[in-house]
Amino acid sequence: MTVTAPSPGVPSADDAPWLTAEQQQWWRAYLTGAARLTEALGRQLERDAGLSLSEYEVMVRLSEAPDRTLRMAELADSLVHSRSRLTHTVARMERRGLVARRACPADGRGINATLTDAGMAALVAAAPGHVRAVREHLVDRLSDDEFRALGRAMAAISGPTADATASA
Amino acid sequence: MTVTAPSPGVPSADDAPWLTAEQQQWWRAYLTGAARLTEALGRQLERDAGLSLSEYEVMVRLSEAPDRTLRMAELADSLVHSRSRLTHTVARMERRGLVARRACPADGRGINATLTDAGMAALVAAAPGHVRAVREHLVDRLSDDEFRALGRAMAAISGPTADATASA
DNA sequence: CCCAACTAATTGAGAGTTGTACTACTCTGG
DNA sequence: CCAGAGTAGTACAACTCTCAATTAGTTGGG
Repeated sequence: MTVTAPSPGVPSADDAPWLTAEQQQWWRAYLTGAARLTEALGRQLERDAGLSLSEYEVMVRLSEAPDRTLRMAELADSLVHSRSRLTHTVARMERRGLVARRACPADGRGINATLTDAGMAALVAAAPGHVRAVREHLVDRLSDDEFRALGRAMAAISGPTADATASA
Repeated sequence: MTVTAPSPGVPSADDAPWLTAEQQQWWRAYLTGAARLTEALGRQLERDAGLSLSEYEVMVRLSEAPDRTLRMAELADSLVHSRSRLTHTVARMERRGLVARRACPADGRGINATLTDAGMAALVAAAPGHVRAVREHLVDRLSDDEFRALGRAMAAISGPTADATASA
């Protein structure tokens, strides 16, 4: 979403010059590509497995954790989701029996979310279709080098959160 | 969102083998990076300009169109949004005076959305901050080559929609 | 021991998004 | 010129996400 130069002729701020024509082109390619990819993967998962992307991601993270269990806060951070959002998502999933919540023994305030056997089964069932979609829409469309470059660039972006409001 | 191998030891489907360890790493970098970027840009726009990313994008597209006007369907397609979603977004924006809708003279079924002067002013006001954020979170974190590679890869992804259900 | 300050997670209300069904209009062929 | 097929946009309802307020638990100083 979003582009940059609102229209030809509009002056830019001194500390925020418009992107160059090339840069704009890449940026827009990113926006469109990301939108389509999310669209396509979400649709596939929803259709074939009845899961949203968020739910799938929750399950993957839990499946990789020791005891298939993580603290809610850890899970939220690793997914880049708000606490509130995760609470709602997990609550929905718990109603469907995909995950279970239990008080954390170490810290009375904490809650552990665990992937149930049913949840694990659902994940195992959903994964092949999802992988197929990731290949179809992403991996197979790129050379190894391109894919590597994409990964590297995106890793650079997710680096230090740097939530400084401005240049402060 | 989403990763790929649900857990070590789970067998993959013949036609959808798990990604290699490296591929998984890139894919995950993509997911996290994309989530953070969207997060950061959306927050900045909301805070500084009172606009959502979707709204900003609508305004950019309109600002670039002849007469600052586009058919609803064209707009929806170019944004990769559902018709329904666009209708709601534009309705909200119309209430705030950012856009106007008018019957399309050429085709009685169609509706033209036009960016109003107020909308244009809002876009011009919002753009510098947005560009600054795009630079801070994306452009400045990448070398020119990296950014170019990112753009190229994403362009390849957004190519032919190829909405074939499988390999069909 | 108790209170204040802090952290973890949840809750509820409100806004946004989506799918489905429906209306209005256009176009083609009889 | 009218019927039927097709297209564009909207309305409603169900669901998801965000923000602000709330509950529960921990920690450290007096």
